[in-house]
Amino acid sequence: AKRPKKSNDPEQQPSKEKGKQKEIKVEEPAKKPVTRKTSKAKKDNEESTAISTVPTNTTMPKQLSFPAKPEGTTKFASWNVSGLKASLKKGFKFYVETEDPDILCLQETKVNEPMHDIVDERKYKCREWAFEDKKGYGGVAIFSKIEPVSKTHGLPTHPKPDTTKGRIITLEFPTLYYVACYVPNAGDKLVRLNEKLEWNRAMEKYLRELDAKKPVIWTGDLNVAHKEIDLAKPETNSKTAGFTREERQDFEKILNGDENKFIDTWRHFHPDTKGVYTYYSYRFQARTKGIGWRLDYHVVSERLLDRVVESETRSECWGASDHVPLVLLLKDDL
Amino acid sequence: AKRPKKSNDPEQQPSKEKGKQKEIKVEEPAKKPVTRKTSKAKKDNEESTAISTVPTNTTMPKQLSFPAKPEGTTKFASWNVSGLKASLKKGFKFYVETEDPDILCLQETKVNEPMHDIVDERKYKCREWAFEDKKGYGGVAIFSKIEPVSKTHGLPTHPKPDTTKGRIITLEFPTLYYVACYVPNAGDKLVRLNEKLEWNRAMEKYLRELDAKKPVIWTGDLNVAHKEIDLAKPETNSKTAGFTREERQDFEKILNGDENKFIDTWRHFHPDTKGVYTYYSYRFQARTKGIGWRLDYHVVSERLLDRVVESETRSECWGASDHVPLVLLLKDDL
DNA sequence: CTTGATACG
DNA sequence: CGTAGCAAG
Repeated sequence: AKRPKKSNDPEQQPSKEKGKQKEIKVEEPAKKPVTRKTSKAKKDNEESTAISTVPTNTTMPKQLSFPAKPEGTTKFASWNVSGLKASLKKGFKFYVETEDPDILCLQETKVNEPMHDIVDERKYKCREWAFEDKKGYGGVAIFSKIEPVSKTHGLPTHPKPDTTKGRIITLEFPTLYYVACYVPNAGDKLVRLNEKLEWNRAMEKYLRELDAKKPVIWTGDLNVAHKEIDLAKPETNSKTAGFTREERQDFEKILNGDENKFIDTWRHFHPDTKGVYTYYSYRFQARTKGIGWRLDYHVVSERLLDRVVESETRSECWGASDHVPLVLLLKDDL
Repeated sequence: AKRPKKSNDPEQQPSKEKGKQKEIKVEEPAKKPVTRKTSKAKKDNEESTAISTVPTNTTMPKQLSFPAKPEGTTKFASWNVSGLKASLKKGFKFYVETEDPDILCLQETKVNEPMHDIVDERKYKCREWAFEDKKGYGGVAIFSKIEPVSKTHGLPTHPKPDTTKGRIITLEFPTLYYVACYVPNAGDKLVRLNEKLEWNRAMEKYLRELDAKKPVIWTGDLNVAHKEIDLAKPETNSKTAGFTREERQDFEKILNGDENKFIDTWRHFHPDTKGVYTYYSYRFQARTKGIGWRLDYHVVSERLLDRVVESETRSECWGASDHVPLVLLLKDDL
């Protein structure tokens, strides 16, 4: 079932391989001009698709270019923004408007009430926010152009479901469940490893319950690097939150346990790619040194794999968060 | 005994009146070039008097010019820096090196241990730090080119002297006491007014005890605007910390009570000047609107007034703190 | 509005 | 290193 397409190793420069892909350079007027001031026509009825510019206080690139979305596909994006308010000041909107996903989920918004003007509310009619009790922590959000059948907050299989309400939102669509998730961090010196393993048990139970009904997309910051290939320094991190034996085993059990399998889609399409990560610590100049972790995923029920067209990491888009966005392309209606 | 010299009303532009004063433009090589990179002679034996440059993240002027210090005088400077670490990033050193006081006292350093490279330690052999128990609050420091006879921390006359140790340092010199002080704030909604009045009683007692032995210079952020003329909006602040009837009365009692008098030197030299303040809140764009308070003083025992040559407010020097520095010139040896 | 300490990552 | 919320001014 594997059909690796293209690798996006960091050594590959845009100029080299990108010719193979159908691209829309954002500065070309393929649809509309990109970084245009809303000065021209104040109130014409054409939709304003003015794209935000990139602030100066960020290392995020001033230009982003992504492959065009093929006809008949749905584009999902997932991004741990590490504080939505800060991210907004560092190019959040520029990414979102350039990517233009059908469904976007965010983790670590660190807000405790809904914010406005995050996305174009005419496009994303469905906007769902989840908050932690403790202010400034966790928080997930989903923005969807497609109205779901139902929405659920929290992890109902957890012994203390209320403690999970700011970390997980599920959207039900006719053909699948979409589970956007910010899995707890095991903490410095693994002080919260037990709570995390408790979460993992509940998580697996929940995913299997959903999977028994419809196939599942499980996405977000799953806060674990699966294998040695999924982080730059496996040797020195076996006792670090996110790469302990326990966390990796739990993840492995969900993916490849005795029951229905789940597929780490990015790894499926890039089975041997090293050096592509979704998270670079702000500390130690980790990004400059290329010392990262792959903690963010689009995991899907195995039977959904047929519909997965592409699973990518937006490595270029670093600077508005310590994580980069992920994108999944799925064919046929949801 | 009053001998008003010059007013520094804000309307007066430097170009107008400054001609009267003997000036050293910092950019003129009256002594040494000012904003010079230490690139020329790496290790010549002449003292490096390279003056720090002004960072860009501040509204502090890139050029400062002060009257030259007359022969046979001692220059005292006092500055509430509102966080020494932040001030250092916004031009603190540029001011200090341009001013070049003999004795400098700081309030609200907000540090809890001595810092280095604050002043030229070859010049200022005497460096005294005082800290609060609570980190990030209060803190005073004195840097002196002249070695004192003795140094005292805290307000010994206070019922709880230990609570005062991070707010007051006294240097004894042969001819006077120098008391550098950060008087407590009465707090939002005057929640700590009683503690402040308790401080005031102890303060008066302490000053009179010292004054019985030698004349006193009492300086720093005394956290009270004496009269209506000493703040921009007296009408709306009669219940605001720093301008309550109680605080003003206590200050008045120290200055003009039945016992020995103390003189507010700046007001002495500028008896009718309005609109010159030592503090502008960061809130409400107070500086732009000129809405300030005169909270910082050089107060002296009346019998010391003969020796006071000048008492000034460095209004230009705003941006490295929400307070501006004060300067006092005193003639004859300390 | 701005600082600094804090918890968390 | 960076975010957010906090207490204080």
